[in-house]
Amino acid sequence: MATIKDVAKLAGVAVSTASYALNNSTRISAATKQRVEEAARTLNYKKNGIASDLKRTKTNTIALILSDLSGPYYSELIKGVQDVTMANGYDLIACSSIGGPQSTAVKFLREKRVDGAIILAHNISDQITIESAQEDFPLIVLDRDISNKYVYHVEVDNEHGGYLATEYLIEKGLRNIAYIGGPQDSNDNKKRLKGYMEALKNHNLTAYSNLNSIGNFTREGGYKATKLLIARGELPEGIFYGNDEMAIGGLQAFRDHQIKVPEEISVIGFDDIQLSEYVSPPLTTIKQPKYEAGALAVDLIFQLIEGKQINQKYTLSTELVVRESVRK
Amino acid sequence: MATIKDVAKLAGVAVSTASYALNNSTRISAATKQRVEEAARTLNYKKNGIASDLKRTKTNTIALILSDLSGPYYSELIKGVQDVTMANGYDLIACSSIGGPQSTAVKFLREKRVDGAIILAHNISDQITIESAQEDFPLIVLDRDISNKYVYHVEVDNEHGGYLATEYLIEKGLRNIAYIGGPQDSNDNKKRLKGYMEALKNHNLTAYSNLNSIGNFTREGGYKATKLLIARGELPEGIFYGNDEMAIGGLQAFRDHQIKVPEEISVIGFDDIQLSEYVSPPLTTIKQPKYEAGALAVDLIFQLIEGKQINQKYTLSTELVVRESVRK
DNA sequence: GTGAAAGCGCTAACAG
DNA sequence: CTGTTAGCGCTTTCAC
Repeated sequence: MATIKDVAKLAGVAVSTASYALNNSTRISAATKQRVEEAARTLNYKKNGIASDLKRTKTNTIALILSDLSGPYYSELIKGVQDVTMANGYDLIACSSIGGPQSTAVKFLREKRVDGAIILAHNISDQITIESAQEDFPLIVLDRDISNKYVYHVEVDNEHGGYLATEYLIEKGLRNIAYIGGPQDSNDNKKRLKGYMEALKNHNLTAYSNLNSIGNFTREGGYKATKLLIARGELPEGIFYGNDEMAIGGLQAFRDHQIKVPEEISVIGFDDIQLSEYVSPPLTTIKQPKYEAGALAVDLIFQLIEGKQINQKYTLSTELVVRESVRK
Repeated sequence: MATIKDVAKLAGVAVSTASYALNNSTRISAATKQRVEEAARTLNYKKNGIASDLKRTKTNTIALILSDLSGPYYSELIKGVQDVTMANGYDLIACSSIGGPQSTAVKFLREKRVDGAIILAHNISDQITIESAQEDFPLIVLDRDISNKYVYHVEVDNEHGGYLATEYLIEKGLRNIAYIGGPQDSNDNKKRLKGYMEALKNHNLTAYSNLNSIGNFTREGGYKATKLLIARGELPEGIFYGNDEMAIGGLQAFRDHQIKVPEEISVIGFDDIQLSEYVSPPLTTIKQPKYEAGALAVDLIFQLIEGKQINQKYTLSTELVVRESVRK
């Protein structure tokens, strides 16, 4: 592997000159620049980015921490992150937090290999997040509340979204409404549940039964939870699933049992993932402003890098998307 | 930012001792280790991974180069990559090649920031790939043929897949079969087209018309190409779309024109993406062994890292998945 | 316009 | 078991 030293030697210049030439400094004469470039080419020289980063104590890259690179996740959100990162001339890498403390994500968080990070991974513990946060290491979390001086927070108004979903079902005349929730430790889940409870309360209704944390936010979980509900023998009139994945699993369970949606039971989800438009019946759901959330998150990172003062927390609003899975 | 020097000083030991202690070397006494860890904690010390990598001239991470982090891409393939990478104790990062030569992907490829890379991004040019390939920098490409000593190749048998798709339509009694293709420069597209031509030839049929490179592998492209076909006024009996995304766009176009699939026209795709199962009608398609391809690609990287000799090219086979979009 | 040299933070060979 | 030290490859200050 040729280094800059080799290039300098071959070109007959000092290392510093070679460095300047390769980095397009104006102080180098055209002739020298050419000689250096020529030498680099013949040696097939590749700059060692790591050495460069070390020297400059800056990587020019942002990490996006995802719980699983193979998805499913919010592609719109990533697009937002990607667009704004690029617009600022920074690099973006995505890494997964599978494997917990041994994961790539934690390594990148802990070892200052990037200039900032956005966390969208429920399986990164609050503790690790807080430990990693530093004055010069901007950290934005998207899926939880953390109170720490150096951790900033962009959230979607999950509580209001949960309220909207539930209220829509109530508006349609449904009275007996269940909530099938995600993981107990999920902040999103808690907020959505809270919105649900609030809406019921405002309409003098009571919660259907305790399925708050049974669905695990997965399609499989939604399927099983719904099966359980069906097995109990007393279906509610409507179900608010904590996310679309679970709702889609639920739809599958109803299909298995020839229970018609929305004729016999109404279903509403949360997220508005891409699939929701394509399932049968198309899923009525609560849409999150995902692109905006991603874009805002990176934008905040850059503001922090520039030393600006920003709020600790930003909240974006949700919106009802009416399709076919709720009785009209 | 505290460095290992600060930790050593506070703990009253030499830097090397601190380093050994922090890296769990057995040669350090328990007492010392504890003192060092204590010091690290109070100083909130974070190892600088970049310095460490530089010293060790090894990053312990593999890059997966994608054309766009926000997808759509093959989640199964990524899972394969992810699983095998983790199993080998390596880290995995994903980066996008959006932005061409300025992209993060190219930077990582060029600047030896990772120990190896898997390329699944049509917008990375062959030239860049070849330039980046080195004896000590394993590079696996998944979506193209490149002949270079240091570039290895895992491919799916696209040609045979194209053949299978076309033959299935022929088997069902269809004679007039169109191919709606992806980008002209896509190797996958070329191969699928070739399989299509081959099947037609073997059955003494002729190609329908020239739509080979009109669809761009996007849903939008498939939609537009299909609209064009409909506008021409003489529909074929069956269409083989170069990928599922385009086929789904096509389905949409037929729906817009109240043309029934598969009663009036048969549609077959390629890839077997997740959505294909959920569209209406569910899409008959050619399934790629995506997980295996991803897993194999990383496995090859590790073999190369270990200095083993491997083949230049590996080909995996495809399979027909029968659903509802082809007349039976 | 070019060169010498310091040093980013860490690891690991070597000496003790 | 612990310390001294060289150096990974690069950028950048300072001197010429």
